Amino acid sequence: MRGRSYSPSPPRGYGRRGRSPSPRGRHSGHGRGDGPTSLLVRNLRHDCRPEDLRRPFGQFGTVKDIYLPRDYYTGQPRGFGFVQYMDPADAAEAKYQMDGQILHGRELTVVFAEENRKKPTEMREREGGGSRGRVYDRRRSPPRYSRSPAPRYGRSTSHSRDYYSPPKRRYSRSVSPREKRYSRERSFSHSPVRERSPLDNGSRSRSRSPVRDRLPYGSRSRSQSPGRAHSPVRTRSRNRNPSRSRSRSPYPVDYSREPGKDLTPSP
DNA sequence: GTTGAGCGTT
Repeated sequence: MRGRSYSPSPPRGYGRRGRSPSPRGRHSGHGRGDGPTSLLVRNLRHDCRPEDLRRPFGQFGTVKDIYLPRDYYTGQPRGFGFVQYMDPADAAEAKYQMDGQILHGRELTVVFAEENRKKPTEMREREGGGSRGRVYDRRRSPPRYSRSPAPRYGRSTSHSRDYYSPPKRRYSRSVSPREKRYSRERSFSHSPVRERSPLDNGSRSRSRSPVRDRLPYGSRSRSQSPGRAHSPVRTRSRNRNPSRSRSRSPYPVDYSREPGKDLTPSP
């Protein structure tokens, strides 16, 4: 059936559908009032990667950034992505040209992005304490999602290194590795939301955050201060007093020590 | 220094 489906003009009109009355209202981020540089690409394949978009989209200009958001919990791609250009003209061109194009067998829908990217903090409210979060009365029943913040493979959190590093090499000259000290690779676990809400009363309330305080993985950075991370932790130091652990034993060993305490707590 | 849980996903 497919072969001559000459869609002269794809069903356009998604961009302005009651969403934003003023198309050129304010695309903050450029201060110059010119058009937006970010495009929202919809209908992406769930297997699509930023790299796949860069080629077709790079034809119209220099692509500044590409990002494909995914679900925080499941880690599944959401089926859309953002392509940001350096020049708004390129973005417009790309939108016009790429809108309706078929990538990987899917018709792409390209529209201008609102550039209203959400911050992690905001995102949290969306499911952690926002209007919708209310539904998840933590004492009622936990959400279906796995408490794990998506099985991040350890990459793509490093910003411009693993997640998608455009060959942004300066043709100035090979920067000597010595010249610039490598930024310490702080592989921060990126624990989402570590701030506590004032409503929580300071009482350790970790139930709010999607990830438990318990580390699902290596569990190496437990609670030790970063300063003494290398300090020889004597974990088993607690074992030096065996009799202490017996205090919970059915037999009151302390009977000799605490005569005043009977083992029969009369209710 | 910006933000990688970025809006419009089946």
